[in-house]
Amino acid sequence: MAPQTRQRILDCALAMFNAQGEPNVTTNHIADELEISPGNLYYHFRNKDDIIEQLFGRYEERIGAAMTVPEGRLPGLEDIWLQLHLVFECIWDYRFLYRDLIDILSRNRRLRMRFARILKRATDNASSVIRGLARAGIVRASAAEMDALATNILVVATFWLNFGASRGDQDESKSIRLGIVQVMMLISPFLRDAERVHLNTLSQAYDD
Amino acid sequence: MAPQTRQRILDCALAMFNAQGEPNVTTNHIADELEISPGNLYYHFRNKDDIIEQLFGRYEERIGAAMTVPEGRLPGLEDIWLQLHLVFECIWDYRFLYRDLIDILSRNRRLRMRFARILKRATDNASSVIRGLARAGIVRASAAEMDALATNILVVATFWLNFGASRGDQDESKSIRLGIVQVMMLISPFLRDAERVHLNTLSQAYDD
DNA sequence: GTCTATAAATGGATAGAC
DNA sequence: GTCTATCCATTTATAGAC
Repeated sequence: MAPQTRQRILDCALAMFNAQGEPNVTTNHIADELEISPGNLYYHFRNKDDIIEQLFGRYEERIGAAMTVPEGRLPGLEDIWLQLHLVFECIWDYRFLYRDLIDILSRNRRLRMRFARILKRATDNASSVIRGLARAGIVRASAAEMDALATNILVVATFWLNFGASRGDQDESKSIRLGIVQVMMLISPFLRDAERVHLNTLSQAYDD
Repeated sequence: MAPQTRQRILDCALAMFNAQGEPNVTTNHIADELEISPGNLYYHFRNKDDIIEQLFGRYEERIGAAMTVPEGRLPGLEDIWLQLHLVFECIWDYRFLYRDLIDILSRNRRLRMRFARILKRATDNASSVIRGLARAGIVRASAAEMDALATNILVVATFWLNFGASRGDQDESKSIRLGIVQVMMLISPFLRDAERVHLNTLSQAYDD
């Protein structure tokens, strides 16, 4: 009953971090919740930061998988919807990281570099998809606008959950869908009329 | 030499919170820095949260002053530039609040409500200015797009500094200007051609 | 691998003298 | 108003038995 103790600790830590916020969860809380001793927890992990780093590794792999540009063809709007779903669901599953992002990164140089790398890759990925949409004739924008758009997509995606929390949103179950729509509405004004009208209609349906 | 001790504590706390992050500054650190005793600090403030609440009061007043719609005339783009400068400079001066926003709000119900109220007012203010620009014929957008735009302006303004930090931006002195441009670029695609081209040119000048 | 016990350090906060 | 002294609670982390 416990060769998987290491994994149970990680799973429990993730759940508690997400529920209560990483700064409010101590190693003792995690041990208590799992009904194991603090000593046992420290047998498996050097310290709290070690646990966070392992969870970050999982996150890194998952978000990396969500960043792909269609191969051998131009992207369409449906590709964007799908990709946003993957990204937002990953962010949701590791939301503790985003909740206290700056504080967590400030304590760990390695994580700081790894997260910066992810943001860079994500921005490049967004840029690439946007240029694909432009080549497909679906969007029309200047180079400066496409750069700004890619960055703004990243800002909104990264901090949407925090925005919802700071504005006092009650229904957390809606936040992913609302976030996706919010990002799509960043793209809306650059679309051809047909897609633009369609999206505006859709956005109201997604809102309910 | 100290009827203004209370103010000195607030000033020092603000500077240290901004420099090191609120979670990393204790009441003892503040007392040390001011070369007063912890007991003295606790004579002036009930606890650390009390200090934060007072600083929040200052912030609230300042950000409130930045939210005004021009009276008796329609707004132009210059009004937006000015207002964004006021808002971003206020955010910069109280950046500790934004750095650990969710954690700070989670610990204090009153602050949570007050910040939600500010965000609400700011979004209404943005909406109102955007509708003014539409009435002036400067922007063209659907109702859904104007709502989404107002929200996205708030998201980007609120979390721009955090985005810069998480992506590893080195030169903090540029962050305000870059943030303002980034918000303007949210508006860009809705502008008439003349203003839109002008803004795209400007955005490169601001970038240097 | 896991537990008990506990050290060591920190942070928040107060009592009481001056 | 300010200081000294100190307490209490929490948190991280380790030693050593089982």
